[in-house]
Amino acid sequence: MIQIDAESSESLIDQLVRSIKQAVASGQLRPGQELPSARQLSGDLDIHWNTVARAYRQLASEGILFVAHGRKTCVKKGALQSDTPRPEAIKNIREGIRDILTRARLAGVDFPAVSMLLKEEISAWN
Amino acid sequence: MIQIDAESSESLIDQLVRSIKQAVASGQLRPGQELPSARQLSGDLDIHWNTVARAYRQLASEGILFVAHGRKTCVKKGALQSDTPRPEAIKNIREGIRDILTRARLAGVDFPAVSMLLKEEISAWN
DNA sequence: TGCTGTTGTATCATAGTTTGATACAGTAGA
DNA sequence: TCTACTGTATCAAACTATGATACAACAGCA
Repeated sequence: MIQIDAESSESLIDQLVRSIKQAVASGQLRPGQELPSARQLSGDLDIHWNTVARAYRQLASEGILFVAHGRKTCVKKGALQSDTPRPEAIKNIREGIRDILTRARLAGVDFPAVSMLLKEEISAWN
Repeated sequence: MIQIDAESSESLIDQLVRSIKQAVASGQLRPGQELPSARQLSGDLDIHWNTVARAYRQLASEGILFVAHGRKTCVKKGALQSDTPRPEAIKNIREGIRDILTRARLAGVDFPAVSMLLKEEISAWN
């Protein structure tokens, strides 16, 4: 479920953070659910457990995980109930969309195709 | 047109690459058109000119710019005619979309809203 | 043809970041 | 209270990004 690519130029921590966020957002990990301990997960992924611990801490600072000394880490209750979509979030998403349109155009993928991909991903999500 | 944010956690080179790609994809920079020299642009952006030169080289390696020793850098002809959308490009775009959906869900933005933002950005583009 | 100013290239040094190693400390359960 | 498990803190090494600076190719003009 949580995967990383040792060849990627993206840092290990960033990959972990992204991957776990995706698991939470998609419902593979639910609020309250425990995650494997940093040492356990690091063994599966073949990286240092401290790196996993750091990713957990970053996710805690973003309000996604609950992390506490000596206890198991779990998905924070309310990780998904961001009551008020902040204008900043919208701006952030817009930038992501612009980036995708850029990549699409440079790769010769037209915009209707991008719309279709979005529809597909949305239905795959649910 | 080409902008960077000194506060961003994204590296200067990555910001430059992204910004220039966007300018090319959106038609603000057209195939054949000359770019400012690395030293010129670096002056405007208040960074070291070597950093700009490195971004130019990276974009050349991606087939977007034409860069040659002693000559002015310009947008490569054919930067936009990627004849065959490679399956890899589609996969890349899918990943970008998944990332956006993740961010949206965690921020409390629902998927119809994301679709609408995409439509808006597409029409803003043309 | 050769000079001059402009452009990118190459390489080294420094600062900052990421990753790993390892000692520490809190918690839960027997 | 002991033990095995959890995350935390901190230091060191490897890597990366940025800047400094010397170099070399091209273009234009005399």
